[in-house]
Amino acid sequence: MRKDSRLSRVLHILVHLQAIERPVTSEQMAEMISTNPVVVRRTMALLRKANYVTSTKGHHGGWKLAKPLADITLLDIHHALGDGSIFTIGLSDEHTQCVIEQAVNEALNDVMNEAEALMLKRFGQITLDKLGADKISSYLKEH
Amino acid sequence: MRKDSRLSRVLHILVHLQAIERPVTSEQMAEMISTNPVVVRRTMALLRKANYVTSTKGHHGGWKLAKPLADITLLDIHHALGDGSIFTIGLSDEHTQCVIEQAVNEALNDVMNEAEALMLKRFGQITLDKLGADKISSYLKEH
DNA sequence: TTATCATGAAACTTTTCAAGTTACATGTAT
DNA sequence: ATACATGTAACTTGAAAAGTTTCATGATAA
Repeated sequence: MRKDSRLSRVLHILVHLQAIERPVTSEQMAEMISTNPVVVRRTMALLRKANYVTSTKGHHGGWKLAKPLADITLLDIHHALGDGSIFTIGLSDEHTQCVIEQAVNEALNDVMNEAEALMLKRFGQITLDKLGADKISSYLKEH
Repeated sequence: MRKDSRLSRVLHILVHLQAIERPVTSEQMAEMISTNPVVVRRTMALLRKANYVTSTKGHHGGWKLAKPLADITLLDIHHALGDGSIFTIGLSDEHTQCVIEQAVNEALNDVMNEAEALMLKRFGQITLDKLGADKISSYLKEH
């Protein structure tokens, strides 16, 4: 099953964005995550729609943060990418009238909902400026 | 991304298995979950390997539980199906030497590990005989 | 022993969606 | 005008479960 690495990749980009401060092009971001500019624009467009970044065309154009990383949580970005299911586990739905299927799915659903709630809660507690702030600040001093 | 519905489907089958008590063929199980016998055998073979079911060939052959449902947890079955990742969220690994990527992935990994641990803990607390026992027992009385 | 039933398993095709790609239109600064 | 950068549509690719086809193997029944 193919993984959705958009969250990881776009967070990587956003932290770089703040470090650089100038507008960054899709081309440059594509290099950061080893892909091509169209893939970057597709994902960044979702963040723009949610007002976390802005984009400008033409010379010296590119992408900028619309607000400080301290004002954005992992949950915000997760939501901006669309609230797809986070689990690879799916429920069967061939016999929705079967009480056994209902019972099985209810049990699985309860557990998955609890795990997802915990995960989203943690995401909501982490602002992007906290992402390895220690490591990164010491790294940036050297460059 | 295609969901993995093997857990849901095989639990459905196991509860039916105990209710029926006689050996059940792959053909019959396939009808229970609206698929074909080969798909069933493929998944059931994993459970046999872990000694939760047995299979016999020939006339009156089929599949039987190797132990009571009360002795099997959701976690047992989850493990038997192979410990694949339960999350659709993947981590980028294009620049493992980049401190920003490291920091992002570490944060995501911490949260996912915590959520997975909770999920597996809950799975370990649920034995298969508890799957909707109330609903199912009242249903079986009527049939 | 022969026919039938059932599993075992190899070798495919299909499905799904993020990811990747190609191509071109639109807008902006020099 | 020209070069640069985004915007977007329309496609192809990749990976893993699911589905399918086919045949071998073993066990029961007649």
